[in-house]
Amino acid sequence: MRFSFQRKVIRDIVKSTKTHPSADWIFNRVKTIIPNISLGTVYRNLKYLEEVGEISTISDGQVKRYDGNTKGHHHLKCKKCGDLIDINNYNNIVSKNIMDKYNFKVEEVNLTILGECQKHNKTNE
Amino acid sequence: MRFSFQRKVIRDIVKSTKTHPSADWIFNRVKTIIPNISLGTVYRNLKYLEEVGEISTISDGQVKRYDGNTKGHHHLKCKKCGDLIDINNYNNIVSKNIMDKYNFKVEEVNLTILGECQKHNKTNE
DNA sequence: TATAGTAATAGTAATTATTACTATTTAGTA
DNA sequence: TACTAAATAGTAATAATTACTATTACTATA
Repeated sequence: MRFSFQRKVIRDIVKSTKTHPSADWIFNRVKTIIPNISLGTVYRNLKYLEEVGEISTISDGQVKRYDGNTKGHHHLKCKKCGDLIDINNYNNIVSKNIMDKYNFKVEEVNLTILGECQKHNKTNE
Repeated sequence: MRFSFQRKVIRDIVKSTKTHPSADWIFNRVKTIIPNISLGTVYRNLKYLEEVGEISTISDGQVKRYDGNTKGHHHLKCKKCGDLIDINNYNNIVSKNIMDKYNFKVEEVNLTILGECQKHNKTNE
């Protein structure tokens, strides 16, 4: 596996944040380190890093988001601020029995729960 | 609520299929009934119908998909053919207790399970 | 029935995220 | 050090969706 400097920087940035960034956010971050990085390079490497399992992606509306945490986990998405919050230890929610009913080989579970996060949990609004 | 002929046709088409169609598929379907329908009209009405709760949307990769079934239900998505299969009676999977842990007001649960559907469940491949 | 006012439409242009293309550069190896 | 495949920068293309605008179609009321 070839590992260019660009690829390394992109990987490190995705790995070092829990904000589930978009490609554009990552692009701007990388630019502070490699000012003439190409947006295509960012996309190509994000796709590559996903393919080799270094990072994972979340399909959030029209925009793809990237996640350095590849361990099976799910998200709470706040309808007010758009934040994605990780929830772990939640892998048993999908029962094998139910899956058998549909004769469906489960490979990946994507659960997103929409609602409001604690930041908006005030009585005065 | 005004209900133009265009809006009615669009709604009926979404309501009468279980294929979770894209806007483009719907547009082509509507064209067989209203040949000079505008794509913008289709998008505007789909957005409107979602807002008033007549239909719901699924964010499937880059493309938005529409669903006439607004009752809480989830999907199995086949990685091979892209089909979305409905799964019902699966609403208790999200335990209120766990949600309390995150102080998060749950409004909507989106669960998508990726894998292979029964069509590819052959021994000779 | 005529009319005013609002909402919806067709058609087109703009936007946005992502991918494709290509000449050039780079990294890893013989 | 030289070779070769892979990666890059920069730009153009694509595709889904939204915005814009002049025109048309309802609806209610005088």
